[in-house]
Amino acid sequence: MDITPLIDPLNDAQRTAVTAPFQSALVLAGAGSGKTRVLVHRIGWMIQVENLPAYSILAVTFTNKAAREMLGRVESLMQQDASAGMWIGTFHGLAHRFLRRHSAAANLPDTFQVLDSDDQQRLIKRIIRSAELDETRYPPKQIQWYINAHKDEGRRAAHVQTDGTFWETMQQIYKTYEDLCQRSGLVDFAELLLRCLETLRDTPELLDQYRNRFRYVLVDEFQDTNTIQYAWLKLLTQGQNNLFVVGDDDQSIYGWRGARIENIHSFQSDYPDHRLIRLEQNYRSTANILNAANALIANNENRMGKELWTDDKDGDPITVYDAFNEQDEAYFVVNRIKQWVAEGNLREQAAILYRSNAQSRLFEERLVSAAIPYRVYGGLRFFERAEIKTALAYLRLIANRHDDASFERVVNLPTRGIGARSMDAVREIAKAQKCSLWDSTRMLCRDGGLSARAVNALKAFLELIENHAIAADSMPLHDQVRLVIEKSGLIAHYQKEGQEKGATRIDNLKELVNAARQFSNEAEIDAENMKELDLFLSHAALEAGDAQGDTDEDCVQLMTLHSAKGLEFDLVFLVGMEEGLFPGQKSLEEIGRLEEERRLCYVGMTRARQQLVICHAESRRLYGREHRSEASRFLREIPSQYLQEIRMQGQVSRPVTAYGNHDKTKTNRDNGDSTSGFMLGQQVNHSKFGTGIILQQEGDGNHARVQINFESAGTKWLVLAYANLTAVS
DNA sequence: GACGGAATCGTTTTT
DNA sequence: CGATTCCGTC
Repeated sequence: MDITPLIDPLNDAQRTAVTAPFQSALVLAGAGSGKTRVLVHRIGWMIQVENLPAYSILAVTFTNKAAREMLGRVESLMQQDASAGMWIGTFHGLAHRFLRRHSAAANLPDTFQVLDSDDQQRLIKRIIRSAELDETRYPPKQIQWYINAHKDEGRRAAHVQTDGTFWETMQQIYKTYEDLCQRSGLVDFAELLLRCLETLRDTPELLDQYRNRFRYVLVDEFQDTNTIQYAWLKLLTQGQNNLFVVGDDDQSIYGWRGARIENIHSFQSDYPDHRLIRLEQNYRSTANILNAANALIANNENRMGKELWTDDKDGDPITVYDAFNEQDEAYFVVNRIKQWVAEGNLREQAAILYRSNAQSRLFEERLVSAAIPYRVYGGLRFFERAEIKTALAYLRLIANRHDDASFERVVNLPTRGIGARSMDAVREIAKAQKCSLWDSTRMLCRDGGLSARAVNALKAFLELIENHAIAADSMPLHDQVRLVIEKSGLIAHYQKEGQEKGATRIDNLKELVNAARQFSNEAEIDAENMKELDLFLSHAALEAGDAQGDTDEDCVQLMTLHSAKGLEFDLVFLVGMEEGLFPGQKSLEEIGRLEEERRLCYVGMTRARQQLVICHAESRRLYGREHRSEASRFLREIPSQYLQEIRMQGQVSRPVTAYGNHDKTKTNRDNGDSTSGFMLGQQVNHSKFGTGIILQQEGDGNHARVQINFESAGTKWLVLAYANLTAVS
């Protein structure tokens, strides 16, 4: 066995981790230190050198993307099929697989379906309405959060402590929600994990079986695990001391959604024989960037302790640009990108990272007018689109007649004469009989009680679904999908909707048929007896697909700091680095949140390979109001030796630590907003130089001068009295 | 049941 | 400011 490819590409620390004896291990892997490589090679080492059966390995990640990447790299590292039998996937995906296999033990129907958070919210809204509660006092969003937070901590409605009528009502809603999901065969994301944990815990045979099978458990991004995920890992590995986790406490940025950074500390006491390995050599960034990031993160307390280093050269200093306002910031960034592209670099190697999605717009506008292709990450994904969810709801109802959420969604979409009053009657009966909407509709049709017209409409709907189910039974999956979107009248419905929008929706529906075909081709139908349709529907919920269609084009990348985690770019812009925005106002209220914001900043900085540019604006229009803002404290926490502050086009270079003394240099434009009739950041037109934006202003009366950044003519100082500027509206 | 005006709200995101 | 959602009208 030639083990060179397994071992050779590793440094000492990585090799220690990969070849560690089989005991538990905690690998603290800094940004860009090769953590995925360690996991992949560890798996390779276990299979190829230690000759362990792939069957006994369980590898867990947080996102489907990470799972796919790991599997791909494992497969290309080893001979074909060496990894067959290994379980690799997300916490949710693995829990789902378990529940499909053991639905009876988990007390679920074998047709159970996965509820995504949109479905979940609709369901909660329905419960509030049906209980005739005040939606302003019990906002569905907040209730959703309440339910999920409890589930993430492993608490059922019955376990929740109540205090006062408000919380009693909340608990009651939680209880009702649990019952409704159980009756409809619906499982939300948190439920997948909780149900899996409870089933394992309460079924000794299954627990034994899985403990014996998965002798080697590996976890990626361990700092992001929540209470229940860690409990699940502990349950599976208890007494076996075989848990190998990789993570970075400095990159924990999901505390607000339940991730427990403390799990890293608990791990150390729960697995006292563990081995601790630090990966501190960074292969990504220049020394300047790395040192600056180290200095920033050193301001956090309670770290595990870790300092990244590199063999790389110092590189360029970090550029700091203090913009006058958000417009100026966008101009500056886009100009730098133009320059970057002109130097022969790839657009896709430049990324603009911001704290909140709302910040993307200005950059988009500027990029559009500069004719630079870009791609914004985030937003609606394929399986989250309304028309797709509606088509899927038909399929879900076909798969499981008692899926109330789907019933509600499609019963009158497209409209087929089943109005609010009919549905009120249907819900009434369902509530009284504690049965599904489907059964209650059948009762209503049989026993009457509604106008003949309403009954006919309901009957027609029942028949539509039943006929479908019969016809679909013997059909390949993609034909079932095609049939549903045609027969349900969805295509006709969207055709009526009109030009642009309707056409895209119909295209999407057709794409759904393709997605189904592709799913049939690729999905290995596991030994477990699952219907292909059930699997496809779960797949749609668990993997919502990409947000944007794949662009082959070379594009500038725009995304939030959160979604940048795990990625890297040659040139990174960290924009909006201002107090109140980053760190956000709300982060200052709760303890611990500021440190998480700092980690977020650290994550952002360490995305950069070659060049890092940090921008902040002295004034910013936010929610229609003008705000004056100070530079972010994070900026001040970076030693000035790594920074180079610039004004327009690098004219002035000042040490950034002098922020406190800036006022003198600033005064001449601080009150410059109104004296000339022009505003900083305003677009103006000049007869000779064309359009530009006002950057600075000084002096008054006849001596008043403004600095303007012209789109084509560059930056110029002009005397207002002679410039003859006109405002561009 | 479609359309339009008013009201509301405004980190971060995956599963 | 701008997007989304909600409610009332035709």
